[in-house]
Amino acid sequence: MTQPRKADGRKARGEKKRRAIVEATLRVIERDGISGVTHRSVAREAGVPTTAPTYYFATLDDLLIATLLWTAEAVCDDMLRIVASGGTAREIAEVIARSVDENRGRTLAEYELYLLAGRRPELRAAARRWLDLAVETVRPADPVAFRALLAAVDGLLIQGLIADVAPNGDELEPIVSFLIRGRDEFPAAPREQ
Amino acid sequence: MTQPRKADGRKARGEKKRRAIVEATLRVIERDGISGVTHRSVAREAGVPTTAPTYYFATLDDLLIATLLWTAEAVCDDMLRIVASGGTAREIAEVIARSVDENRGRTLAEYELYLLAGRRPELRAAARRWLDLAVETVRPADPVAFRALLAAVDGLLIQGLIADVAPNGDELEPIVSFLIRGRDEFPAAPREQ
DNA sequence: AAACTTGTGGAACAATCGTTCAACTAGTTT
DNA sequence: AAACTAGTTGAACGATTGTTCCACAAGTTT
Repeated sequence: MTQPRKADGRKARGEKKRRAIVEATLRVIERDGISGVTHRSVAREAGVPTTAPTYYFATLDDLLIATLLWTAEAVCDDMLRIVASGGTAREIAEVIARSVDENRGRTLAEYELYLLAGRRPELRAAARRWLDLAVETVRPADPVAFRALLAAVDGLLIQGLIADVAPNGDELEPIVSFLIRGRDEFPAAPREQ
Repeated sequence: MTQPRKADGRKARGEKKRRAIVEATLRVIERDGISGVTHRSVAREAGVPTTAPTYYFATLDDLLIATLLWTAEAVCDDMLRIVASGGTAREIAEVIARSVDENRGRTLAEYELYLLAGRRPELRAAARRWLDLAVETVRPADPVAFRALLAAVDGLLIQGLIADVAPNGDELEPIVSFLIRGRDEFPAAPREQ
């Protein structure tokens, strides 16, 4: 047979380990920031030998890039879920509140990677994928208002990260409501004419 | 005499050098990011011996903290100047456009320090001083709308940093206008009753 | 001028870093 | 089973790091 005898062959395990290393990297960034990412710290976090990250990623930079790409995907998934479930002001406010409280570390990591994209042109498309995806998915009737909303979400998140006490959904909801302007969900676009 | 003989005495020069080191640190962050900040890189940039930064700042961390505090002050000054000069949508849009184009490096540095504050509670007050100052200065009639504006400014800046081509004032102005809602300047607060 | 404080800067320390290397195991193909 | 390939690992490399130390120069006070 040319098929692998074991379902969990060499290749599959390799791919799994690769992802485990990326996940460990994200955890390190959540805990210590990008500056805390070293081959050794990632290896320790992932429970693999020191040389494993080097084996799977040519350089430390490649590892960070892979982590950003993976994180960007996750952000897009989250965003799509919000839109799919209606995208009311209340919901958006709650997501922001959770992002700066329970998921604070994760959000900090996301923004550190976001800024990394500011210095690496090849990462920018991935970093702003959620923005493009939001526009494509919602097809807003008022693009200007929608862009204002997307910008404000970023601002509320980053400002929430440096607040003494994280804002809760009740405080955030009026602001989001103001941005959605009377409607209680994303303004849907007119169908293609 | 107990007065120093020279106007430019030891203490004055020390203070000057201290500030030169902080300024050099900011330049390093603009160029290479926070991860590029080392005693040696800062010393090289400032044109002082390797041990000078250590002499003036107990630790590398202290140096970063001093740099953030200094930068935060500069941001506040900029913000006050915008408000003083009217704060029209056009003006705000232009400032954002310049921040992500000519002053791109500086803006990147500011946000890296911003995020640093997310991990250091003692820095948060300084990092969000411009926000508090904006509210105090403008005394907005509609606080919710104003907070939305401030959040959107942050978002437009950070999104501008990861754009393939930096947005210009013409593209940004409609968004800022939308946030100011018909008025062409910050809504002034009613005088104290 | 003597005593002091502050600033200056080279040498050197241990620690940690990214990365390379070579030996090795385990899975896959022929 | 022999040949091959992908994955695994510890040891070790040179480079760089933050920081300390100490001898000394400059400025200030008594």
